[in-house]
Amino acid sequence: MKPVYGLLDINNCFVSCERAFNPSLENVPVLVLSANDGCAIARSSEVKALGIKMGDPHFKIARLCEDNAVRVLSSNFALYCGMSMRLMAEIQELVPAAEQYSVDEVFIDLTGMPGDLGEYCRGIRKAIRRNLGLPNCVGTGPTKTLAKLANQLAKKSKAADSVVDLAGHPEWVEKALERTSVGDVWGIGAASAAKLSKVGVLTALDLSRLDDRTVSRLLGVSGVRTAGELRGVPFYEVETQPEPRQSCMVSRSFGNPTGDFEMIREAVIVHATAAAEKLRGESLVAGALTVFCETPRFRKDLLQKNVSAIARLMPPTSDTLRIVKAAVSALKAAWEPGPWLYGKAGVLMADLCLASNVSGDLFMQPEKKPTPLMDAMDRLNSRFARGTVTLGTTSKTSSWRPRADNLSADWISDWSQIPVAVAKPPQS
DNA sequence: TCTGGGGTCCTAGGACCC
DNA sequence: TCTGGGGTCCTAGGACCC
Repeated sequence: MKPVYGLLDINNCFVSCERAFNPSLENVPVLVLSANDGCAIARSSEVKALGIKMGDPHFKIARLCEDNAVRVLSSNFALYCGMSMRLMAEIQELVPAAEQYSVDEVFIDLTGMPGDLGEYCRGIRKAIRRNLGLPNCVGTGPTKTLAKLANQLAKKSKAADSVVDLAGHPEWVEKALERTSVGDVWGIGAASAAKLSKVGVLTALDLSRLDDRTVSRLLGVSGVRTAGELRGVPFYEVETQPEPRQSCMVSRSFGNPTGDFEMIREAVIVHATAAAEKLRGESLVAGALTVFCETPRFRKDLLQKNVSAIARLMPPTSDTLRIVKAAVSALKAAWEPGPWLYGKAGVLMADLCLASNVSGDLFMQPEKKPTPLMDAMDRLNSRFARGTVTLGTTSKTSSWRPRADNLSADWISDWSQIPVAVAKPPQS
């Protein structure tokens, strides 16, 4: 049976999550900034119309936002991740097989679905809209790459009514490829698009017609796969059982760059604690970690310095106490004081594997599960709110803490911040 | 003054081995 | 002048994704 792939994604995801809980944001320009209120990462259609681009630094567009009464929000990842989990739960009720591809995108397997595929997809998107309050689009195709391309067209075209069904309409594919710039194809970034344009390949259709030898020479094996997928030959499948990840990073830019070791030590402890929590949440353990500190990379006028050091964790662990201890000693090893000021620090957990898969030997007893202390910490933090129980004392106001000047409430992850709905009796 | 955070895969080149 | 030919493994860097 011929495989059929679908891709559903949330329109302007972070903006839509904010709007779902705050109706005053409907029909006005809304912009969500990255961590540290650094740059634009989600834009409502009104903000896109102002010419504000993805990744534009806030300080360069602040005036434009002010002049146009743009509602500028800090990013609230607790909210977006919570909504993303609800999205997955909803989709799994609606379709037999789904793969979460990113925080706002889900691939679905529509192979063998009877009836009109387009109508079926409209039903899915309406259910998501109704149950979560999140506007979304769906594209289908004989490959993931074509489903993704169809989804982009569904977003652009008003006539499509948020669904483009290329799988059910093979006769539309050529037109769809022709209308898509090669740089907008999933897997073709700026560097590849530039190489392709030199040989006259400007659209997805051009790429699909290029011979494999040329594609391979220009883009390597990944390019050959992408070109094949554009021709309708599936290479990627819907992965319903994702492989456990190989690495896990927690890092943040500082609100204010600093050269103070104690300040950075505190940041590293907070990040290492978060990283350990993430590992336990996925039943993983790490065999090594890297701690790094960087100076602000865009400030070419300032002295640049990147330092890092690795610590081995034997036996592999997810224990906050051991991970924090290792991270602090790695930081000491990496530390280079100087006239420069560090602007960012982070912890990268590596050599990950499932805790249940670690085997011991004569000299090493593996850690098969978190200690009762870790277990208790996780349960308290998940039941009440993130950060209810932490290691040692850290200040919520330290100058390394990232800026977040316009943060919305933790509407769905903190009991004390749940919005109150008031039902008024009908007017007589 | 001011530019995010977190991932994956591929490739080239060096180290090392026989 | 002129010094083999393959393997494997590891790492760093690039490219891509959201």
